[in-house]
Amino acid sequence: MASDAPTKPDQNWLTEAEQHAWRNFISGSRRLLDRLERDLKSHGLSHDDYGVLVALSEAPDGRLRMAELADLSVESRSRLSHHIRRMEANGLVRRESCPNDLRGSFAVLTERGRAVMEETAPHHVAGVRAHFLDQVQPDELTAISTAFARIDEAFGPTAGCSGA
Amino acid sequence: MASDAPTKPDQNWLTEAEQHAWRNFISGSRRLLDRLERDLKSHGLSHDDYGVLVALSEAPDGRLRMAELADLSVESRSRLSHHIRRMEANGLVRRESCPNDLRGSFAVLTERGRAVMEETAPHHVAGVRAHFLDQVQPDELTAISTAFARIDEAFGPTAGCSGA
DNA sequence: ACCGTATCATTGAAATGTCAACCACATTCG
DNA sequence: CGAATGTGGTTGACATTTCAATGATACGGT
Repeated sequence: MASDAPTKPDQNWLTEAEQHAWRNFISGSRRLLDRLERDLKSHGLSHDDYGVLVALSEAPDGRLRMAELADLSVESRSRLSHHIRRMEANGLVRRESCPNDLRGSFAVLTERGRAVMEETAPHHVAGVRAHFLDQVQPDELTAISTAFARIDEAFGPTAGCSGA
Repeated sequence: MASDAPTKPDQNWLTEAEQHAWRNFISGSRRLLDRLERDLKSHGLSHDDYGVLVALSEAPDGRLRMAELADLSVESRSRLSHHIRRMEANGLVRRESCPNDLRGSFAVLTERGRAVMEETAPHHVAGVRAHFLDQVQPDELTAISTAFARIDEAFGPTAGCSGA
C-alpha cells in the first residue's frame, strides 16, 4: 500500500546494496572461517585454541588472567573455563592461582603450548593469506581494517589493537 | 635465500597492516555476530534459525530441498537435519517428501514460521543497521561487499547473490 | 568489624554442533 | 536385469557451548 518508492526509503529496511553487502559479508566470512577451522583442525587445534595460544604467547610471561583472556579471545567466561580445562588436559596451558586476588587465576602457556603454536602458525598464516589476503585488494583491506576496528570499538573498550 | 631480515623474513608471515586488518576483522565480526545473536535470541530465534527462515521465505512456495537450503544457509547437511528437526518441533517449518526423488525431502515454511520471521525481521534489521551499517562509511561498505563476495566465490560455485 | 553487594572463576545440565556410519533410493554400465 | 557406485538425507555417539546457579573473595559504606 501507499506510494511505493523505487527503493525503500523506509529506515526500517535495507537498500539493495546494503542487503547485498550484508549477505556477502555473512556468507563469505562464514565460509572463510569454516575453512580456516578445518585447516587448523588437521593440526589438532580449533580456531579458538589458536586464539588462546596467540593471546598468551604475546602476553608477558605467557600468562593472562582468565577474564582478560576471555576478552582478548572473545569468549564468555564460562566457555573459556571449559575451554582451558580441555587445553590443560592436552598440555597446552596450565593454571596458576593469583597471589594478589585469591579469587583469580592465570592461564599460562606451557612449553608444549608454545611449541605447538609456533609449529602451527605458519600453516594458519598461509591459509589466511590464501583465502583472505590474496582475495582482497589493498584499498579494500584498508577499508575492512578500519571499518571493523570501528565496529569492534563501538562494543566497548576492550583493549584491542585498533592501530591503523 | 634464507638470509633472515629482522621483521619479515619471507612471504610466510604478515605485515603489521595485514595483521591488524585480520585481527580487527576477527574481533569485530565476532562481537558483531555475538551481539546480533543475543538480540535474536530474545525473540526466540538463533541466527541460524533466522537464516533458514529467510532462505525459505524467499524460495518459491516457501520450500527448498534440504541440500539447497544447506548451501544457502552455510550449514552442513547433518547440522541442518538436526536443526530442521528442532525448528519442526517449534512449528516453524515442516518436512515434506519429494515426489520426484524419493530420497529427498523439502523443508517448508509454516504459517507460523512466516509470521515469526516477519515479526522478527525489523528488529534484526535494526540491529544490523545499528551495529554494522551505521558504523561503516559508504565506500567502506562497497569495499566490504565486493571483497567478501570475491572471497565467497573463491570457495566454489554455490549460487549466492553474485548476480549474473 | 559487619553487612550488603560486586567480581572472578567454576560447575553441571541442557542445548547445540560435529563426525562417522548408515539407509534408501537413483544412476550407470556390463 | 542387476551389481556397483553415487547421492540425499538421517541418525547416534560424542564434543562443545550455553545458561543458570554456586563458591570464594574483594570492596564500599556505616
